[in-house]
Amino acid sequence: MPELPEVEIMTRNATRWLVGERIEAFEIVDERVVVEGAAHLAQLQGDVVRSAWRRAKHLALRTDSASLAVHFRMTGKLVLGPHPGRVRWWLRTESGRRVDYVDARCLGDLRAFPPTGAQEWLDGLGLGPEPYPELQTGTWWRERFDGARSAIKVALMDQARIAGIGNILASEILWNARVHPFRKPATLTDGEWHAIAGATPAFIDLVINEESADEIVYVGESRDAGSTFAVYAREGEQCLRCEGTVRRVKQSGRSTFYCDHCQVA
DNA sequence: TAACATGTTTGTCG
DNA sequence: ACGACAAACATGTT
Repeated sequence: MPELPEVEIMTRNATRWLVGERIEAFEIVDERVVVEGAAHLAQLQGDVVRSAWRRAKHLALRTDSASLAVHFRMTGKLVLGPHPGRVRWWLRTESGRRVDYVDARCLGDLRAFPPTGAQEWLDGLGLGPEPYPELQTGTWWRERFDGARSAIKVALMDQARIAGIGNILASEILWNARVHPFRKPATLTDGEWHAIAGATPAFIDLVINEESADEIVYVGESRDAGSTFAVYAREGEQCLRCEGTVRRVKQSGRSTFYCDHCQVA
């Protein structure tokens, strides 16, 4: 899926496309996506969409009589329809606009609740604080990783510590902060925490600016997708700021990319 | 062909 | 209790 920046873009799009609009039609095309509250979906028709918001990598919508929580997993996306393929559900507003949930692998899911249910469900997930848009201090970051014993790159992806950072962001943040992914959080200096604190919202902003569009393009979907990234999927290439080489290693089963020269071990 | 994929959950083994 | 890994989900790309 999308990580935090892509979900943020889709949330902004959903706000633009749907909030204040009345739902004229709604259809579940592939029932595998509905994992909770199918009965509430029958209430959507005729409702006005009242709000759209993001929490970590989840998108939530509230209407007059229901609320929805969308999770995109690996390949889900919300696009302006009608889309040519892999549409799992869609809705159309009174103004004639259609919004499609597209998901090639169909790993993503849709949950429906009464109007306050989506917020309550999100609150119960045990997600950590948002690293965006507010800039936090290095001390704040250090304290969030108190007691973390796994490598910093793995810990960054722990949604209970900081919400919304995925595999790409974790590698990119550490490259920006010049921190080696194998480092243990307890060994980071105050200067390194300060660098992570600054690099995180700055990089998220960069990705939002680069990728904002009606349809998100994921890495692997197009030739130039991924040009935003300094190390991700650049194994063997020269580092953009030094003579080092980008390496790829596995950490907790996920690929990590880093520069073998300027990211301090 | 086999490996791999911006995510999460579950089970297993240390 | 915690950490690391593999599998599972399902399908497309390299």
